Amino acid sequence: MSVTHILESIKKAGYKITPQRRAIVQILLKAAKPLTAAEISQQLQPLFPDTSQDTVYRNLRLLAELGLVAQIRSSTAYSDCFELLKEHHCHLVCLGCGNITCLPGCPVDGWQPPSHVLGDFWVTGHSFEVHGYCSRCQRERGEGLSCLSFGSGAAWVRGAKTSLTGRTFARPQS
Amino acid sequence: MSVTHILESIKKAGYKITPQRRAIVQILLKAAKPLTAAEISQQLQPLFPDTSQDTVYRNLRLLAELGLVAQIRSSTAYSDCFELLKEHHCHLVCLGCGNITCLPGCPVDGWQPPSHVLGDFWVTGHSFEVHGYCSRCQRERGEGLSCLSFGSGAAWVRGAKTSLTGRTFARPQS
DNA sequence: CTCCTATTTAGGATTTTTCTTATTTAAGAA
DNA sequence: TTCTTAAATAAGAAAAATCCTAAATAGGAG
Repeated sequence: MSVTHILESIKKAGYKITPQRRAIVQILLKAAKPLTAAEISQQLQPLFPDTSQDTVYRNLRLLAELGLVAQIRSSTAYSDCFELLKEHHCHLVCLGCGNITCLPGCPVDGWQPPSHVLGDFWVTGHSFEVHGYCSRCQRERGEGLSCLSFGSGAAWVRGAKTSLTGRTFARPQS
Repeated sequence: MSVTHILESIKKAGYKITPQRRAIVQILLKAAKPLTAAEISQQLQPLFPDTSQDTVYRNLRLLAELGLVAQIRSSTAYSDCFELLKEHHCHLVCLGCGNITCLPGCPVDGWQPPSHVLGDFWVTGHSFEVHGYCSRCQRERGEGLSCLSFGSGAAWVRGAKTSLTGRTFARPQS
């Protein structure tokens, strides 16, 4: 996927190609990992010193609406991340440091909810993110780990530290 | 799951039971759908008029860390939603109005990424959200619908309207 | 090339969420 | 009960994301 290819899609959808827009696409294209809006702004700075934050967000939103970029919202990281959607895949999100890693493929690609609960809802896509702790955060946050598999939601580590107080805590009894 | 049960979990993890905390749990427990922080604040108002916004967010974060509530971040809705995690399930998120519906169960419960990409990463959970348009937004945003299945990310509707300009747009050619 | 118009932009205001600090409070120990 | 201390709170400041308005510009039409 090239810059020209992406800009063509934008143009075909009836949107204009501005220098700022082109630059944002280029930054996303050459990025090796999902970027935050702040990181994109930073890379944009030398080229367009007067770019408003809204321009970055607006363009990212447009690209997301066009299905060209994915927006990854981590529950722990403060900022969202954006990446070009070359092909659909899911992500590993570290609850400790907020770092995001791409996984190859997606186990729920094409899955649809049962029709009796879906009703008239028209499914256009989904997001699937795997949460946990990277090896560094495991070392830094606790020692005697005991995985509590809640299926989803943040889980628990015996002896790990909360992000709230930094205090060491024990796994709650159910 | 009762209020007492939940408060016991919090206490066992070493946290204190405050009137505000108890009230927030009660509000979440009797809610029929995921609530925003603002909605919880609103319901808290008559009981504790001086509650700071941070108290609501802090308690929701704690409950999320304890695996007791799920935080749902819609890419379109401005605010996050929170709900008690009675049992793990996924959600339908409308890209038009941001409305969230709970689905029964989850098709990827227990799924783990292949070990060669997982490495030392310790998986504690995941989030899976299905995106699309509810029947009302389908009516309001466009007529001649043509689903473009990108697998994930926002998809496209011929003749629908962007959330950016309200302008009617055409599906981009790939 | 010039004109026209809807789109895009910059800038600042607003909303949502988080952070910081000093004060208050829950809950165990004496 | 009173004491002690870590945790929780309120209040205001800060950061992240969005909204609003007027001015600038892309890109098609003439």
